[in-house]
Amino acid sequence: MFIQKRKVDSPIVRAMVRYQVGIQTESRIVDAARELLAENGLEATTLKAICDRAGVQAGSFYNLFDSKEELVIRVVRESINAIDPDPDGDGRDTLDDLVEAYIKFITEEPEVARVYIQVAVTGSHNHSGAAARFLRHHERRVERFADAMQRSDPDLGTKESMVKAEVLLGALDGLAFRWTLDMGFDFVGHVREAAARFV
Amino acid sequence: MFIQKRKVDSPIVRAMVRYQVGIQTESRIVDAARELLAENGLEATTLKAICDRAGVQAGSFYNLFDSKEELVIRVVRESINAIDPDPDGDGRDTLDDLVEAYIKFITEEPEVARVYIQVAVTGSHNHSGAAARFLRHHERRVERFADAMQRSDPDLGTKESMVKAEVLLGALDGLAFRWTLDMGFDFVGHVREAAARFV
DNA sequence: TTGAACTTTGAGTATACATTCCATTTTTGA
DNA sequence: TCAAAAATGGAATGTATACTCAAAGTTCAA
Repeated sequence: MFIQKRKVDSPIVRAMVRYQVGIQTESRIVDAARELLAENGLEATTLKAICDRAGVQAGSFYNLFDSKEELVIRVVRESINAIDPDPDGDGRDTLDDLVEAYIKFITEEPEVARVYIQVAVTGSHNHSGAAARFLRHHERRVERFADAMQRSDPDLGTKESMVKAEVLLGALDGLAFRWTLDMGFDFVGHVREAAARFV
Repeated sequence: MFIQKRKVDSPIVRAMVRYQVGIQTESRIVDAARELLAENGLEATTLKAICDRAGVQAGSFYNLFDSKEELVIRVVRESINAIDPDPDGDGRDTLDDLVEAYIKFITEEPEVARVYIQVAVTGSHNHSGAAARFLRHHERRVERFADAMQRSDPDLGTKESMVKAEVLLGALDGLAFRWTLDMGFDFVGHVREAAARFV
């Protein structure tokens, strides 16, 4: 028997021995990407821009990440998860909590929301699996919404609650998209109006 | 007084003297773009692909269009308008007609719908005005929906009907986006469920 | 202290793309 | 038939991008 230190040299399987300095570099890169995406959107967040802000050269980036897209997806997912009202899924969040969290995400990080849409829509052709990942996230969210609905109305069937949740989330997504088209749109007011139809 | 034959040589103001052959070339290019967008989406619809299919060279393209984006926007708008249940706006379409037309557009031209989202979302940064154009189109559609709602329920105020229409259209857009993420999703069923909440 | 594994550098590669240019050809009305 | 205007071919341009690689530097456990 022997201890295998390194199997392949793909970054994905790394993590046999991580040096501190590499871990720090990784988080500087992630931070840089998060900032740039929030400030200027996807177009402006080039590899060069990310590396410049992180104070790193392209080679270092590719020592730590497989691709730029991998990083972007990671940042978007982290942003989405960061505003979850009940990260542990204890089943104590109300529909209202969930809707407010959604509003918070969209209004506080509109650029990230836009990036989310861009990556999801372009990614489906891109066989990159980005769409699949976002889909899984969406499905978890639908379950959360459906559970909250059932908790407040125990007579509601599982199936019906799922359908209701899909429609409500559809409305929220659509209104968010609407808002990205025209920031003058009263996003919050319309979201509350939509939510009111599902209590 | 004199007859002005040509003001500027921008393609936009052309059309003082159009040769037949140029008109034909133009529509071959538009057809090629429409087909390619429907078949393979935006990514695959390069200028070269368009010109190849139209049997034309790049120079001819730019003799007729200012940019590739102009053409893409034109094709998308034409596709959207093509399925309008009441193009003249006679005010005779019911909410149901409008919803069915929406379903038809999304299910029959899913790639074009995806392109619509892509152009709208990326275009807002792009100062290209694509977002503004789509916004105007969206607003007209909201009015249509609101009018139909008022027709079937005369007690409904104008303001309320507009809000309801925005929310319903938001739901339709969101569900369409959801469907592009996963074509196994029961888009039509959920749209009908959404519409049922607004009768 | 040593040295193998890890990290960084930064110039270099690959390449895909929209757009321009202009000489040549075709159309059109007079 | 003629000349002006429009259309065409297609090579060339310019630019922006993600990504690679070999060599040099750094870390850290033994």
